[in-house]
Amino acid sequence: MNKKLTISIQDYLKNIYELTENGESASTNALAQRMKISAPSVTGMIQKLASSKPALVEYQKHQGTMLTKEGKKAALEVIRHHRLLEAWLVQTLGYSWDEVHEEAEKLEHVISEDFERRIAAAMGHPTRDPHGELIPTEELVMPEDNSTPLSSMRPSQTGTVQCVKAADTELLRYLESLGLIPDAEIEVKDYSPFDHNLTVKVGRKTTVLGLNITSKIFIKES
Amino acid sequence: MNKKLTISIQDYLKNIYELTENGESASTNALAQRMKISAPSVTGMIQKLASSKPALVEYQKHQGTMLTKEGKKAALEVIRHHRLLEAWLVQTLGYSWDEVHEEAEKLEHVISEDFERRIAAAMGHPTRDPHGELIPTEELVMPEDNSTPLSSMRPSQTGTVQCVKAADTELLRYLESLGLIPDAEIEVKDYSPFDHNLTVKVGRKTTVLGLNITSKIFIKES
DNA sequence: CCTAAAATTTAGGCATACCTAAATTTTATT
DNA sequence: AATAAAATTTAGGTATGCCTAAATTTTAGG
Repeated sequence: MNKKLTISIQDYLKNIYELTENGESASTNALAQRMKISAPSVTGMIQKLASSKPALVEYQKHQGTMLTKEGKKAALEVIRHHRLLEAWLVQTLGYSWDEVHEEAEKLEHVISEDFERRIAAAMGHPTRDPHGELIPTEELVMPEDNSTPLSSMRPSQTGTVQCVKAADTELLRYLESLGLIPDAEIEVKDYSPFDHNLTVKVGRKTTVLGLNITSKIFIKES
Repeated sequence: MNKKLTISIQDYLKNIYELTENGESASTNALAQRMKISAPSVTGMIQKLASSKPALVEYQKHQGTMLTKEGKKAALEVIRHHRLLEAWLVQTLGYSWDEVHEEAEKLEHVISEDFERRIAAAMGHPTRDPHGELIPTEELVMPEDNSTPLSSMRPSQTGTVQCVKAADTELLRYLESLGLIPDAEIEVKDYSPFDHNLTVKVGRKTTVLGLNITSKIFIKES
């Protein structure tokens, strides 16, 4: 029943998963932009994925796409690979959290299930990757996420950084220099309603962060 | 100057390297058989590799193919990746020597130079992989090999196993069960000229080995 | 509610890398 | 040296996955 999926298809599924995590369907354009390919290419592939057996996505013309149960499993497999690899590259080869993404992006498509099991076991079956993102279980279930985007927090609220959803090297280095890494304790000091800037105390430093940053940092409130 | 080579091209170059190690050019059929693809496919690709800039192979119709200096470098890069990966999978993830080949075969094409450097350093820059095969240096030079095929040894000659040139899981398991692994000490006890069988003492066991095995085991004579 | 802009899809093409069938060249045998 | 066999190449075709240009559908503003 499980055919081998091409690298390209794995990439589509992963990106559709990430775009539809909020519950809304993924638009052709959004996918095209995210994957840096043309919109017609996306339309073509989505039609193919929708008409394959078993169908990997649901699709109605002009109405975006969602993963089927099958598609979601395949996407979670790729995401599990990616996040395990990131954790493992950091733990065993000394990569820093801003360097791992690209390498994991290539390896995720070619490792065997055996390899996946071995690195998971070697690390003691971690639940989060170096950015704090949840790793789908071996049964391909994504654990519940109970964090709040920093952008939705307001003065006097406190918590610890759970996860940073970013792949951009520069941004990650900047955040690290601020101490904004998983497990860091933070307190929101000020909110400025017009530009959505938040003044946040991280450890003993205090920084002002714009929405493009605060929307990518997820906090476990305390 | 260095274009990125496709996985397919990397595979051709690696296989041409291995077929031409003896100094003779690689025939279309030999390549096709080794790579499990049709002869016309090989002809097509070789013509492409010969007319690319820089040319990666030398080729005259009906006369087989050899790597150019450029092609050889690219082949050694892939082989270095493969052998480092094998060593590393065995050392850090507990793979056995008969399991690593397939995994390395896929990973060799996608790892970065950074990854290559990191695993080499993590292992202390090994010179041989788990089968005892030489690992090309970082400068992409294949070290000198001073071993003799076991098949060319005769009674009373002794030495230590340096390398086993085989990828077949079953064969490798069998050889391991006989103790025929790198560094094993051996002594040739008997030679039977008609079937080319060799009687070999390995440790305290003695075994009779056929040519299809003895031609794949390489010995450092003592 | 109607039209312009934006989003999406259709149409037609290209590169890669494989295939089979047929033609050609090389080689090996008598 | 002729010819049969083997090796190789040419010819023509397929699937994947991308592209641009043009057509169509949806959406949003006046």
